[in-house]
Amino acid sequence: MNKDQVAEVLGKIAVLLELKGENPFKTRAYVNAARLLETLNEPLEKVIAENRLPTLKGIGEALQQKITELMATGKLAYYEELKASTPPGLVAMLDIPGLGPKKVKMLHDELSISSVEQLERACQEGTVADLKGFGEKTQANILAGIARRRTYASRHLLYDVLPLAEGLLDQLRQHPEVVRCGSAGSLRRSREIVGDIDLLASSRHPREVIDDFTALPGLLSVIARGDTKASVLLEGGVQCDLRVVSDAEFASALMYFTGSKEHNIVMRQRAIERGLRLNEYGLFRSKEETRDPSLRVPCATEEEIFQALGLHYVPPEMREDLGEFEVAAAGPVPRLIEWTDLKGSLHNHSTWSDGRQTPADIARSMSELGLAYWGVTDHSKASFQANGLTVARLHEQIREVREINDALARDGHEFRLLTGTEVDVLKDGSLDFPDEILAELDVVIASVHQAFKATEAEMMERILGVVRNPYVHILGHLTGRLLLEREAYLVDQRAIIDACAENGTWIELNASPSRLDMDWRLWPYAKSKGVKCVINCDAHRFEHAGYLRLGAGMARKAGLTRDDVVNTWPLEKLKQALTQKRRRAGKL
DNA sequence: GCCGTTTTCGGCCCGACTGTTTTCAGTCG
Repeated sequence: MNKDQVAEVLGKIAVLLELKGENPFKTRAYVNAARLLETLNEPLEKVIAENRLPTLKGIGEALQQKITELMATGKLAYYEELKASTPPGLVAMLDIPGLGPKKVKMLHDELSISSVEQLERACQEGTVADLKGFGEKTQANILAGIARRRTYASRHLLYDVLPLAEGLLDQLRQHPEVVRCGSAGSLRRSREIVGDIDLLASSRHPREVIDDFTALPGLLSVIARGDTKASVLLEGGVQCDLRVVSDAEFASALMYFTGSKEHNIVMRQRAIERGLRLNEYGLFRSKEETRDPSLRVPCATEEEIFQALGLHYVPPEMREDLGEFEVAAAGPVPRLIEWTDLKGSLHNHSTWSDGRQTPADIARSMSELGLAYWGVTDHSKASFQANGLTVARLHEQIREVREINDALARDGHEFRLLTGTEVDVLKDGSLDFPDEILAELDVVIASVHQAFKATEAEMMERILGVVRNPYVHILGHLTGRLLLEREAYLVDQRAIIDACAENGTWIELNASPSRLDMDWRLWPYAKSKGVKCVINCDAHRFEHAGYLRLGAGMARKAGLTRDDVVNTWPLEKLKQALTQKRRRAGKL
């Protein structure tokens, strides 16, 4: 077992303990331990072998024993017993809004319900409403929850909901009673997948804002409406929550609703240590619950709240309790990359393979966007379904791109296309093009597009081979995942990062909305090893240039700065860096 | 289940909302 699998088991134990009605703090200990392992930047085997498990904060004797057993045997008797004593359908029932562990346990104990299907039937028959603590309304809500879950996904790609949020914010900004407004929640943190849209506004008349918000055209339905809060269902089944607070409360409310939950817990802890109390209404000089204005520590912005708690400002993307507190306590957080720092994308397609525009059209539109360069890196012949190029066609394409660049130069344009390929990594680990032609190209990306089902050992052998190839500059979409669609293939990402560090190979942050691969969680490790990032659109049409913004959001989550990302560099510096790898291997 | 210059026991972030109850448990973010 690797550490991610151990973390998964610990997480499942936490859910099962919840269902059993165990002490919630015990449950949290398992959740915390799972999280800790996920974020561990070294092999768990090594930590155990060097007897350093006890030094990890949050891992006590009981968890040490369980983690060690899992690593040694791949199994855990405690977990097996727990699992055997809990019907698997109960876990699925927790997904229904309004149902938590206590209610699920009650349904199981009193009505012998152990699946969503049985629950639906019992609600239709009306037996659930008779249970103590339940009622007609709860029963109806459960049915509605089951129906909604069946019709709509509860998780959405960030890229799909961003325009919805922008549209609503535009409406709010125009409202005469709105002072400030903005997005919060996972959207503001730039999480690759979001459950709903959280919006926040400040106003002296919240009720009016709420009333007008819930009357906006195009809403599928209004789920809930109170004086300061409303939930609505948007097109496509995306839920949007709006909260309206007074302007004095805006900064603390924005911080609170931006989260993450884990980040907020640490912030409140810091407040307590300073004899203060932090909640969505403000920062107060009190240990007791209060909203007394005379006790309020005046904070008009989030910056001031961080400052009051002994921290420098933490950009919202980094608020995941994944190391941001150490950084912000020690000094100012370095200026993170902005999407406007990016000067072009190195991995893109044209009509030569499966893209929609010709290289000439691409050059025109990308230069109009103000970019400095753009890689034309079509598929290689093994990607037959994508009209991959043969060696002969690639030679033709190189000529065409060079002619376009010559014309750009004659007309005094600074923009340039880069010749290149996204060459397939074949099943046996070789590349789909011979080294001779790769050597002619400005930029070479190697990606896996086939034989996804390989074992981890096979996959690692394939990928490590291309990482060492002196002609490969960039490793494309490292895990092949498609968010909400397809799992990553089996790879040890940290081992690949190590190999990239040794060989001077860059790793792509593929900014296509359903890829965002390599994952932002791995980039701090890559950065610590000196591995450079390339934020690529993998564009197949003009509009995909907009993915640069999405990619930059992920890089910000990882704490990357301009200099960590090579396509922020000007063309000459980039070209020098591209030739450096080949020079290093004695190939130039 | 973890943790400790107030603690080896008694804490563990905080508040709103909902629907069920007549003062609150459960759920949610």
